[in-house]
Amino acid sequence: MSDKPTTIKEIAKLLNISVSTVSRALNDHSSIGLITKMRVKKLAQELNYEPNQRAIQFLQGKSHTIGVILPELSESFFSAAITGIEDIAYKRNYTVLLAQSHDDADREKLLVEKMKTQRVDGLLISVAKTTSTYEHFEALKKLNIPIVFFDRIPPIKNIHFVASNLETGTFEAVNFLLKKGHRTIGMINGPATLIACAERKNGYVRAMTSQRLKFDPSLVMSCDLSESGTIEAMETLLNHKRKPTAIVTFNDYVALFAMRYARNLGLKINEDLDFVSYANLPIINYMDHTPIASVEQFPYKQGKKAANILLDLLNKPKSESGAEQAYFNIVVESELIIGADK
Amino acid sequence: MSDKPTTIKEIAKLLNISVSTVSRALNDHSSIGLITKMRVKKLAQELNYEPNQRAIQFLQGKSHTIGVILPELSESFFSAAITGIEDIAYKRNYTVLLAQSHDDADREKLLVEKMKTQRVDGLLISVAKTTSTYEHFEALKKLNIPIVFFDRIPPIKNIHFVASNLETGTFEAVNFLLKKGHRTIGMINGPATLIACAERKNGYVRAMTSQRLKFDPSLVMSCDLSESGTIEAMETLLNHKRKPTAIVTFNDYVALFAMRYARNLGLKINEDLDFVSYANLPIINYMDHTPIASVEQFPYKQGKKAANILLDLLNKPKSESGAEQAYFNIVVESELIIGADK
DNA sequence: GTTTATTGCGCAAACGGTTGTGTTTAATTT
DNA sequence: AAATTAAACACAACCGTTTGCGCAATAAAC
Repeated sequence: MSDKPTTIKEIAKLLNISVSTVSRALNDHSSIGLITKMRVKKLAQELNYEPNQRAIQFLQGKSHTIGVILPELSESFFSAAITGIEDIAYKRNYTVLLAQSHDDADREKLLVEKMKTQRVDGLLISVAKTTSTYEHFEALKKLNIPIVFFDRIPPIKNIHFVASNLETGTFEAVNFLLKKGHRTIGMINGPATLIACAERKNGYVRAMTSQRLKFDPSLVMSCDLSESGTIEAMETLLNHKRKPTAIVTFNDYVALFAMRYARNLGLKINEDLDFVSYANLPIINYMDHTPIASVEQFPYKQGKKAANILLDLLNKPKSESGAEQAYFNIVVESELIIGADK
Repeated sequence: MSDKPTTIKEIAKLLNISVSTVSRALNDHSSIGLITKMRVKKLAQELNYEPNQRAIQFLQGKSHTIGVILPELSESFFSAAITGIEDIAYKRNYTVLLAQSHDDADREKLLVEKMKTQRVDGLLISVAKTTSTYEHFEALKKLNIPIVFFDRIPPIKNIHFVASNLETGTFEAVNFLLKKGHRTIGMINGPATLIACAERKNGYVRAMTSQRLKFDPSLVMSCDLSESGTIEAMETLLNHKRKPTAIVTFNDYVALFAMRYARNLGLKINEDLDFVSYANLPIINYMDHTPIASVEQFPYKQGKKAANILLDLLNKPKSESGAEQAYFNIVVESELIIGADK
């Protein structure tokens, strides 16, 4: 039938009234008579009129769209996060422009530029692992396009961000093991360069010392997160003079490698050796051998939180020119989930 | 510094020339003198001018944006698919508007409406499980907004779609088992309502008959895909007078349930009983007991394919009014991957 | 019966670009 | 020197919608 969408002009012409009247009638403006309103609305209905959002966005200088740049959607952490983001955006009548950096700093930079020329109202981003310069973010700031950083936070000042604190969850995890009677607890941590590793270690130390136990650094192994790296760490730990009876692993992948290795040695998982991990894999619940507990980072919740902050920023009354801007630095506490295995 | 983005008008005013000259200068139009071009470009650079895409989109009636509606990003099939879609869109300079239906038909309908008012140039969609009416798609068609359906195809005529054919992969899977010496092969299929189930069954039947083996319908179980349903199916199969030596499961979840059940009975996985499944879970590679082979559906590839088709449709010369429109019905053959376990 | 509100609607500008059609100036041709 | 032409730029319309302002008609007030 119709080729192009109906416009307000056509309605005006058909009714022999002006476009402004049609516009106001459709928006229930008080200065339009009831009869006219009715006529306009009836015709609009018949013609399947829908306002051209692009035109409105252009006119108002607002796109009602937020950009989201994530490293990799196939990582379940991020796909859970985008779901949270999208749910909030949908609820608050915003639209989501999605892009993935694939952990490539250059591509990320291009994507940020693109978001700028697309005139998104705000940006939500988890930066690529390789990103080391941050001027492209400054450009957005100058245009008053707010950015909320998310999970992977760049080391720059005066930014909004939402991140999880793994220290708390780790503390709970180690504490849980201690309460269960363990006294020698190993940890397979990640490469020292990651901030997240320090958080894990801090939680470990705090839990141990809070129980007046001495912290033994040789029980915390660093690991490149590969299977061979995990096995090495396991070998060291299991040959330790104080052989651990429980192990906290950096993530579910490491946990799987470690458990497999332990099983091959004839150890019974969660009998001879207890495992606690960090939740990245939804599938872990379906598996045969799972950690007895898991530190949950709530990516869905974090996504929702970040999106809400961004949308709040977009809708807050204009910051008075003199006033200091407040920055949202939200830390979502991680939490120990016991018996994640169904 | 600057509050609003630089516009072409400001440049014009600063240089005392008209906006049209600025526009043409920036676009290297032939009718603009070299000196003027240089002056304009230099100033544009200094002011960080970037054309307002929203304005251009509005003017040209094209948004250079495609809408993507998927049921659930946390399903790895879809997160892989969106990655393929996004990669192609990025490469071809399109932008992706993302939304999830959460398998809710009503929400999906609203999302389709929203895509329409947002004036996306085209739509890519995998319909919700509960979707049973299809008028909302017709509305887009009337506006010449092409739709490419993807993976979950609605039963309507004259549409473009990309889907995988599980018949092929299943044929290969069963054939593989037959070549391995198996003669009694069980299948735990899904609910009969799904088209995908028929494809699986057909592949199974074709493989058996192609080897001149009789097809025994009682070896193909229907199942609701839950753990208890899987167990029931396993009980029936293992108590069958012709006890299967290999089992093809509907998906990786069912495989996990089935393997767990078998192990609890003391059966050795892939020794006493071989398993073949369909790849949905990337994580399966990390696990201890995995199927010996897996039917891959290439969601990433499917996503790329679907996106390419949609963008081709958008960029093809206008269909002559008289000409019959051709519909893309692309079937991506599934494929058996042997030894998926690392 | 004139003035004053009130109601109902139209006019036109604006958002930021693109593009077809003048218009001016200078160079070239004859 | 007059006529033609090409080069370089300006003018203005346009995309669809909103919105401030003005204007007419009717009703109310005195």
